[in-house]
Amino acid sequence: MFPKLDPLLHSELRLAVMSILVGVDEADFTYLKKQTGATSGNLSVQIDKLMAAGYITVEKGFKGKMPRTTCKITAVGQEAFNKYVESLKEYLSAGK
Amino acid sequence: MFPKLDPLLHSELRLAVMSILVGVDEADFTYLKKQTGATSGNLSVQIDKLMAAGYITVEKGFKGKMPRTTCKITAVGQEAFNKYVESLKEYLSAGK
DNA sequence: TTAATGTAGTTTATATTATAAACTTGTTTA
DNA sequence: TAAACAAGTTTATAATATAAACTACATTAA
Repeated sequence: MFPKLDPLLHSELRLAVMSILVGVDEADFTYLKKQTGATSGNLSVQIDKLMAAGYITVEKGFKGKMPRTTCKITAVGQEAFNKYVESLKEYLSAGK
Repeated sequence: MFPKLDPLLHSELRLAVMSILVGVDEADFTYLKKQTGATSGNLSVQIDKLMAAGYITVEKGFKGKMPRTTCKITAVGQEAFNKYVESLKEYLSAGK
Protein backbone atom coordinates (compact mmCIF):
# COMPACT_ATOMS: atom_id res chain seq x y z
CA MET A 1 0.00 0.00 0.00
CA PHE A 2 2.80 2.40 0.82
CA PRO A 3 5.87 1.51 -1.20
CA LYS A 4 9.16 3.09 -0.19
CA LEU A 5 9.66 6.37 -1.98
CA ASP A 6 13.04 6.60 -3.69
CA PRO A 7 14.89 9.01 -1.39
CA LEU A 8 16.92 10.35 -4.26
CA LEU A 9 13.80 11.61 -5.94
CA HIS A 10 11.81 12.46 -2.85
CA SER A 11 13.67 15.71 -2.44
CA GLU A 12 12.36 19.04 -3.59
CA LEU A 13 15.31 20.19 -5.64
CA ARG A 14 16.31 16.84 -7.09
CA LEU A 15 12.72 16.22 -8.12
CA ALA A 16 12.58 19.61 -9.83
CA VAL A 17 15.81 18.89 -11.67
CA MET A 18 14.62 15.48 -12.79
CA SER A 19 11.24 16.87 -13.84
CA ILE A 20 13.00 19.35 -16.07
CA LEU A 21 15.34 16.75 -17.50
CA VAL A 22 12.63 14.27 -18.45
CA GLY A 23 11.12 16.81 -20.80
CA VAL A 24 14.24 18.03 -22.50
CA ASP A 25 17.22 16.58 -24.35
CA GLU A 26 19.74 18.27 -22.06
CA ALA A 27 20.03 21.24 -19.72
CA ASP A 28 22.99 23.12 -18.37
CA PHE A 29 23.76 24.20 -14.83
CA THR A 30 22.73 27.80 -15.24
CA TYR A 31 19.46 26.86 -16.89
CA LEU A 32 18.62 24.47 -14.07
CA LYS A 33 19.57 27.13 -11.58
CA LYS A 34 17.27 29.69 -13.16
CA GLN A 35 14.34 27.34 -13.51
CA THR A 36 14.54 25.95 -10.02
CA GLY A 37 15.59 29.12 -8.22
CA ALA A 38 18.12 27.09 -6.26
CA THR A 39 21.43 28.39 -4.98
CA SER A 40 24.52 27.22 -6.86
CA GLY A 41 25.79 25.27 -3.90
CA ASN A 42 22.64 23.34 -3.37
CA LEU A 43 22.25 22.63 -7.06
CA SER A 44 25.84 21.45 -7.33
CA VAL A 45 25.42 19.01 -4.46
CA GLN A 46 22.13 17.61 -5.72
CA ILE A 47 23.42 17.18 -9.26
CA ASP A 48 26.34 15.21 -7.83
CA LYS A 49 23.97 12.90 -6.03
CA LEU A 50 21.84 12.28 -9.10
CA MET A 51 25.00 11.57 -11.06
CA ALA A 52 26.40 9.24 -8.40
CA ALA A 53 23.14 7.28 -8.57
CA GLY A 54 23.44 7.03 -12.34
CA TYR A 55 20.22 8.98 -12.86
CA ILE A 56 21.89 11.66 -14.96
CA THR A 57 25.11 12.20 -16.86
CA VAL A 58 27.12 15.35 -16.36
CA GLU A 59 29.46 16.76 -18.96
CA LYS A 60 31.83 19.57 -18.24
CA GLY A 61 32.93 21.64 -21.20
CA PHE A 62 33.24 25.25 -22.25
CA LYS A 63 30.95 27.69 -23.96
CA GLY A 64 33.51 30.04 -25.39
CA LYS A 65 35.80 30.60 -22.43
CA MET A 66 33.20 30.00 -19.79
CA PRO A 67 32.80 26.66 -18.07
CA ARG A 68 29.62 24.87 -18.85
CA THR A 69 28.06 21.85 -17.17
CA THR A 70 25.49 19.92 -19.14
CA CYS A 71 23.10 17.39 -17.62
CA LYS A 72 21.12 14.63 -19.27
CA ILE A 73 18.78 12.09 -17.82
CA THR A 74 19.77 8.42 -18.29
CA ALA A 75 17.54 5.42 -18.96
CA VAL A 76 18.01 4.42 -15.35
CA GLY A 77 16.95 7.88 -14.23
CA GLN A 78 13.95 7.87 -16.51
CA GLU A 79 12.91 4.51 -15.12
CA ALA A 80 13.37 5.63 -11.51
CA PHE A 81 11.35 8.75 -12.18
CA ASN A 82 8.43 6.77 -13.64
CA LYS A 83 8.52 4.40 -10.73
CA TYR A 84 8.55 7.27 -8.25
CA VAL A 85 5.50 8.80 -9.89
CA GLU A 86 3.67 5.50 -9.72
CA SER A 87 4.57 5.08 -6.06
CA LEU A 88 3.37 8.56 -5.25
CA LYS A 89 0.04 7.82 -6.85
CA GLU A 90 -0.37 4.89 -4.51
CA TYR A 91 0.12 7.19 -1.57
CA LEU A 92 -2.24 9.86 -2.79
CA SER A 93 -4.98 7.44 -3.74
CA ALA A 94 -4.72 5.41 -0.54
CA GLY A 95 -7.72 7.13 0.92
CA LYS A 96 -10.13 5.88 -1.77
CA MET B 1 6.89 26.55 -11.92
CA PHE B 2 8.21 24.82 -8.82
CA PRO B 3 6.20 25.90 -5.80
CA LYS B 4 7.59 25.10 -2.39
CA LEU B 5 6.40 21.71 -1.22
CA ASP B 6 4.89 21.78 2.27
CA PRO B 7 7.67 20.15 4.31
CA LEU B 8 5.15 18.72 6.73
CA LEU B 9 3.58 16.67 3.98
CA HIS B 10 6.69 16.02 1.96
CA SER B 11 7.74 13.23 4.27
CA GLU B 12 7.14 9.59 3.61
CA LEU B 13 5.46 8.64 6.84
CA ARG B 14 3.49 11.83 7.39
CA LEU B 15 2.22 11.66 3.83
CA ALA B 16 1.12 8.07 4.36
CA VAL B 17 -0.70 9.00 7.56
CA MET B 18 -2.44 11.92 5.91
CA SER B 19 -3.37 9.83 2.89
CA ILE B 20 -5.06 7.35 5.17
CA LEU B 21 -6.82 10.04 7.16
CA VAL B 22 -8.29 11.83 4.15
CA GLY B 23 -10.23 8.73 3.24
CA VAL B 24 -11.57 7.78 6.61
CA ASP B 25 -13.50 9.38 9.44
CA GLU B 26 -10.85 8.55 12.03
CA ALA B 27 -8.02 6.11 12.62
CA ASP B 28 -6.23 5.01 15.74
CA PHE B 29 -2.54 4.68 16.43
CA THR B 30 -2.33 0.93 16.03
CA TYR B 31 -4.25 1.00 12.79
CA LEU B 32 -1.95 3.65 11.38
CA LYS B 33 1.02 1.66 12.55
CA LYS B 34 -0.15 -1.50 10.82
CA GLN B 35 -1.06 0.24 7.59
CA THR B 36 2.14 2.20 7.31
CA GLY B 37 4.51 -0.39 8.72
CA ALA B 38 6.20 2.34 10.76
CA THR B 39 7.82 1.85 14.14
CA SER B 40 5.86 3.19 17.11
CA GLY B 41 8.49 5.79 17.87
CA ASN B 42 8.56 7.21 14.43
CA LEU B 43 4.78 7.24 14.16
CA SER B 44 4.45 8.96 17.52
CA VAL B 45 6.83 11.72 16.51
CA GLN B 46 5.21 12.31 13.14
CA ILE B 47 1.70 12.36 14.59
CA ASP B 48 2.88 15.01 17.04
CA LYS B 49 4.15 17.15 14.21
CA LEU B 50 0.93 16.88 12.26
CA MET B 51 -0.98 17.78 15.36
CA ALA B 52 1.29 20.72 16.17
CA ALA B 53 0.63 22.03 12.68
CA GLY B 54 -3.11 21.70 13.19
CA TYR B 55 -3.41 19.18 10.36
CA ILE B 56 -4.95 16.53 12.59
CA THR B 57 -6.59 16.24 15.99
CA VAL B 58 -5.45 13.60 18.43
CA GLU B 59 -7.66 12.19 21.14
CA LYS B 60 -6.38 9.97 23.87
CA GLY B 61 -8.85 7.64 25.47
CA PHE B 62 -9.25 4.03 26.42
CA LYS B 63 -10.58 0.99 24.66
CA GLY B 64 -11.46 -1.12 27.64
CA LYS B 65 -8.39 -0.75 29.80
CA MET B 66 -5.96 -0.17 26.98
CA PRO B 67 -4.89 3.29 25.94
CA ARG B 68 -6.12 4.36 22.57
CA THR B 69 -5.05 7.29 20.44
CA THR B 70 -7.44 8.40 17.75
CA CYS B 71 -6.50 10.72 14.89
CA LYS B 72 -8.69 12.78 12.62
CA ILE B 73 -7.80 15.11 9.80
CA THR B 74 -8.87 18.75 10.21
CA ALA B 75 -10.14 21.16 7.58
CA VAL B 76 -6.73 22.82 7.62
CA GLY B 77 -5.06 19.47 7.05
CA GLN B 78 -7.45 18.59 4.25
CA GLU B 79 -6.70 21.91 2.60
CA ALA B 80 -2.95 21.49 2.98
CA PHE B 81 -3.14 18.00 1.54
CA ASN B 82 -5.03 19.19 -1.54
CA LYS B 83 -2.59 21.99 -2.04
CA TYR B 84 0.34 19.62 -1.73
CA VAL B 85 -1.12 17.33 -4.37
CA GLU B 86 -1.61 20.28 -6.72
CA SER B 87 1.96 21.42 -6.15
CA LEU B 88 3.31 17.96 -6.83
CA LYS B 89 1.45 17.86 -10.12
CA GLU B 90 3.24 21.00 -11.16
CA TYR B 91 6.56 19.34 -10.52
CA LEU B 92 5.72 16.15 -12.32
CA SER B 93 4.26 17.87 -15.32
CA ALA B 94 7.07 20.39 -15.63
CA GLY B 95 8.66 18.45 -18.43
CA LYS B 96 5.71 18.82 -20.81
C1' DT C 1 47.72 47.09 -15.90
C1' DT C 2 45.40 46.36 -12.09
C1' DA C 3 41.45 46.76 -9.34
C1' DA C 4 36.68 45.70 -9.15
C1' DT C 5 32.84 43.09 -10.62
C1' DG C 6 30.73 39.10 -12.69
C1' DT C 7 30.22 34.11 -14.03
C1' DA C 8 30.20 29.30 -13.07
C1' DG C 9 30.59 26.56 -10.28
C1' DT C 10 32.64 23.47 -5.62
C1' DT C 11 33.56 22.64 -0.73
C1' DT C 12 32.37 22.73 3.84
C1' DA C 13 29.74 23.97 7.86
C1' DT C 14 25.27 24.14 9.95
C1' DA C 15 20.75 23.32 10.97
C1' DT C 16 16.85 20.34 10.25
C1' DT C 17 14.78 15.88 9.82
C1' DA C 18 13.73 11.23 9.88
C1' DT C 19 14.27 7.18 12.23
C1' DA C 20 15.05 3.57 15.50
C1' DA C 21 16.58 2.22 20.05
C1' DA C 22 15.65 2.53 24.62
C1' DC C 23 12.40 3.54 27.95
C1' DT C 24 7.65 4.04 30.48
C1' DT C 25 3.24 2.62 32.11
C1' DG C 26 0.01 -0.40 32.56
C1' DT C 27 -2.22 -5.25 31.27
C1' DT C 28 -2.68 -10.01 30.47
C1' DT C 29 -0.96 -14.74 30.88
C1' DA C 30 1.81 -18.66 32.84
C1' DT D 1 4.39 -12.82 41.00
C1' DA D 2 7.25 -13.00 37.33
C1' DA D 3 7.38 -12.92 32.41
C1' DA D 4 5.58 -11.39 28.25
C1' DC D 5 2.67 -8.16 25.77
C1' DA D 6 0.34 -3.59 24.35
C1' DA D 7 0.44 1.11 23.41
C1' DG D 8 2.77 4.51 23.28
C1' DT D 9 6.78 8.43 24.41
C1' DT D 10 11.49 10.20 24.86
C1' DT D 11 15.95 10.64 23.41
C1' DA D 12 20.05 9.64 20.73
C1' DT D 13 21.90 9.05 16.19
C1' DA D 14 22.48 9.18 11.50
C1' DA D 15 21.16 11.16 7.20
C1' DT D 16 19.76 15.27 4.50
C1' DA D 17 19.02 19.63 2.74
C1' DT D 18 20.69 24.02 2.41
C1' DA D 19 23.35 28.17 2.32
C1' DA D 20 27.66 30.49 3.31
C1' DA D 21 32.16 30.74 2.14
C1' DC D 22 35.46 29.76 -1.14
C1' DT D 23 38.01 28.90 -5.90
C1' DA D 24 39.17 29.89 -10.55
C1' DC D 25 38.79 32.38 -14.34
C1' DA D 26 36.71 36.41 -17.45
C1' DT D 27 35.18 40.86 -18.36
C1' DT D 28 34.90 45.78 -17.53
C1' DA D 29 36.24 50.26 -15.52
C1' DA D 30 39.82 53.43 -13.78
